[in-house]
Amino acid sequence: MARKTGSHANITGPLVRQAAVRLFARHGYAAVSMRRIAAEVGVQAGALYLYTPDKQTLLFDLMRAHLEDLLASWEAEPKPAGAFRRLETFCRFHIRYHLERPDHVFIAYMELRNLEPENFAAIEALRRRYERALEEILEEGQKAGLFRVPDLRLATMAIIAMLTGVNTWYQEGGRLSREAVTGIYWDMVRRAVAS
Amino acid sequence: MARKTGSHANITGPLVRQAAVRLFARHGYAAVSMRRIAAEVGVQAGALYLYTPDKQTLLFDLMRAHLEDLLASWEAEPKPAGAFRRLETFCRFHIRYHLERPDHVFIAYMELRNLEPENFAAIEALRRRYERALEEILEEGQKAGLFRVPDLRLATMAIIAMLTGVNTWYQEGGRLSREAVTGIYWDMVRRAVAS
DNA sequence: GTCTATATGCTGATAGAC
DNA sequence: GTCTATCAGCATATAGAC
Repeated sequence: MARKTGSHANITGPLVRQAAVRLFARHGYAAVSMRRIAAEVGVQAGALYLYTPDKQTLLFDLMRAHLEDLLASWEAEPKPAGAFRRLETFCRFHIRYHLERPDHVFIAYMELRNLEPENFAAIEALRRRYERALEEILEEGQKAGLFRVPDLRLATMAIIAMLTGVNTWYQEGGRLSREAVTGIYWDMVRRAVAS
Repeated sequence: MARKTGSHANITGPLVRQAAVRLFARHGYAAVSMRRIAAEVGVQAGALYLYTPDKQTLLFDLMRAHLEDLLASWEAEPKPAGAFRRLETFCRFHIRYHLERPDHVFIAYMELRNLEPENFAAIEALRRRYERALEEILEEGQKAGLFRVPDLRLATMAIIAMLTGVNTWYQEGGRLSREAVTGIYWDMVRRAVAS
């Protein structure tokens, strides 16, 4: 891990964030010291403060970057016509995106309580924007008479919790492929909302 | 908070566990010091070690007690005949039980990573027993031709994630009563598995 | 049963040399 | 850009008085 003195500004920054994500996800924000992050990167603790003003901002920036990337990725996703196809697109996107970034997802859910109030509000606002994307699909299907959803907000939260739950048990190389899992979950969601 | 010197063995123990649950849920195990728990109870930090050998055991005992109580409560629940009624009973029980103990539930999910390997294994075994209870209901309905569940394990995990998710957003005195929320969730679960 | 005092060590963050 | 050295504070856990 030891690193010689020298100029590495362009690579050390990303390495710091990478190490922080890994360690925060494994052990939790409060349990990880700046020294440990530094050791993982191969620098001394003091050097971290070239890349973040403090530990709290490091956490906040990780969470914000994750949610902004989630929103941008969803907005970049091709949107087919029809509520069923849109909902299927959302379900497949959500599972795929979340399974690809388990550490970021874990942090974004588990470390909310370690954010200072101002930072917490900013993260929650981003999350709400994402939830609203699903809610709009459900609303569209409802209006078209394709879905029967007694409460849009509840159905939104139920579906997101169900889909995100895959991250808690899915193991690469396990009994089922991502594609198989995604198909089964989409089937359950479809039946849960179809009229 | 100050407490006079004296004999309080029978009440201080429960107060310690109560304070620990509250603080661990709010701030996280790693972020809460023994001093802070002691202050909440109204004793000095050293006195806590009369009630737990160390902080790790305190966490483990809280989680184990929670899961054992969950299992015992489910086993004590009256079991109606028929897979649909049994599934409805499970859904209503799960939401009710979890909404009544949000702090315990939060800890049981969020602090797994702060358990030492041996303790982690014990907690996971208890959780699996609870999941198995739902899986057996789904299996029964599947065999009776009432449910159409492509994969028992996936459906189990999906339903539990969905139901537990209520805890993340439900607020007492909000737009919907517990009863209304439970009814809507049961409806979604029913439609997701019915054949 | 609870207190005070203390050991040993780690924490986040900064200052200044190179 | 990174290092070493350091500050002031808090951590868990224990010892011994009352």
